[in-house]
Amino acid sequence: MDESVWERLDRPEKEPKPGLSVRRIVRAAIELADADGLAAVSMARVAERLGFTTMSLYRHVRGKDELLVLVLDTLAEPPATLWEPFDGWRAGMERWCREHLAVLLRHPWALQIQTAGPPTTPNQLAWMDHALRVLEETPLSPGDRMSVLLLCTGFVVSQARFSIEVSAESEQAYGAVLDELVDGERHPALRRVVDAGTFDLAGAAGAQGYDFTFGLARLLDGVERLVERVGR
Amino acid sequence: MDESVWERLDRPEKEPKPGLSVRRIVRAAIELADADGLAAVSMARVAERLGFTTMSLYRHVRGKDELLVLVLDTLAEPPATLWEPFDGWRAGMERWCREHLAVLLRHPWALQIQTAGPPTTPNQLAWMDHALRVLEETPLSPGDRMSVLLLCTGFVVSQARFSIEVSAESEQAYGAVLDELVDGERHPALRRVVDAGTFDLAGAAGAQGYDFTFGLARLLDGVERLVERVGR
DNA sequence: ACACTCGGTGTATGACATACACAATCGAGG
DNA sequence: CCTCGATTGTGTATGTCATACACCGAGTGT
Repeated sequence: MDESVWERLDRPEKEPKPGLSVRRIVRAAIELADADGLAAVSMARVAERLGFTTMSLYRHVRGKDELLVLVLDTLAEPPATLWEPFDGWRAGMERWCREHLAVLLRHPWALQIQTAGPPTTPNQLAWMDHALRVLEETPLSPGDRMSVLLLCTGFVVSQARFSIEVSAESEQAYGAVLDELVDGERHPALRRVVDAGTFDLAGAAGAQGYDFTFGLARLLDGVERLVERVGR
Repeated sequence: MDESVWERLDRPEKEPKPGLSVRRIVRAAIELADADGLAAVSMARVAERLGFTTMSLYRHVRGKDELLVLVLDTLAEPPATLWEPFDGWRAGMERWCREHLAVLLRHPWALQIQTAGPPTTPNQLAWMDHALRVLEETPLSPGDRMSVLLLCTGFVVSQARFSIEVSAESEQAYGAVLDELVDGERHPALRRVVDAGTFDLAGAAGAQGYDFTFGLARLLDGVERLVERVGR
């Protein structure tokens, strides 16, 4: 087995040499995606941006799949504020979720990258570890702590995905689309929700994070109920 | 504006004529993906399987993107059991989530299809409507009902995604991978969870749906707390 | 008999990932 | 200092992909 990708990533710590490096390639890919979306990231374009030929990239990265995993991990760098002390598990998890969401929303295209398995990259593990550390403040069993973590990540990712999709709805707002599409005969309950003006304020200031705050409160309430039951 | 895709989908109700149809194309795409994964679905291969040329598909479908949306909607056909009467909102939502999960797990590749916006296809709307109908049993406002729906879909999709990813971990089980990767110095809390044997039973009978059941219980507990508070 | 549309075809183009053979450069051991 | 092998960058080539475009035959309404 040859050297891990992760070691290759961090190798040239100091004294930046000329020429390619894994880190430089990853940076270029990120810049490209930030500018023109994930579809703009092709091996050819990344190489061009760096002033090298397409094939040169393959000396540093096994293939495009690996490059994208590296990109994902690079973006998943936990912010420094995450490590600040927290006041009780609930506040800790709430901050964890919010920080996580912020990271996901900073590069919306990142959620389109297909991952072939569950999280295993260094920074992903760091996020997991931090959440589990917070959850050690609860009396929950290790298995349940893991389940809560899974629940929270899933929630954050789903919210991020949804909010990105909604803002990507190119021409019309989601509310307008639904208003046009939803037939009161076939979908009465949905019709009533649309008619209630639920979507009218979507995108307006304040409404931005409403769903997130709402969902997070419900989620942590549910966990809290369990904590209380187990706790004593 | 010409005819909607959805009308084209349902057109040749009876008396199947020879030649292509949207429905036949969609079926072929699904069969291909079931057999060899989503990557195996190319316009060329779909056409070949039907005994026509690649370009003939474009007479019925605007492009590959549209085809995949049609596939997605076809798979999202709600099961008949969904419409059976339910006993209270909690039982109703629980069934909704479980049915939803079952649908997602039936064609694991479907979650890889990239959607360009929030749900708008007929069958997706039908699922939404059903959940909202169930939630009308609660005293929640339309906006909150929508938020709860969002929370539940997100949960189900995340769980499905995770369980697919875990079982796709080709060589080793997730637990084994983590055991090897997690360093007690850098990730102490995660290390403790791994050491507790949390993942040893993953994949074993019974453990299959544990996370789902656990998460669902927490989620609905959280909603219930809100319902109780608003209710009176 | 005619024009028109619909459904199917064949050919062509440009983007893409990547295999493979080659070349230049550089560091270590003689 | 010389040489050899590894490292790194290059050029060419292949196969796959989505899809634009021009064509064509069969049926249909006038």
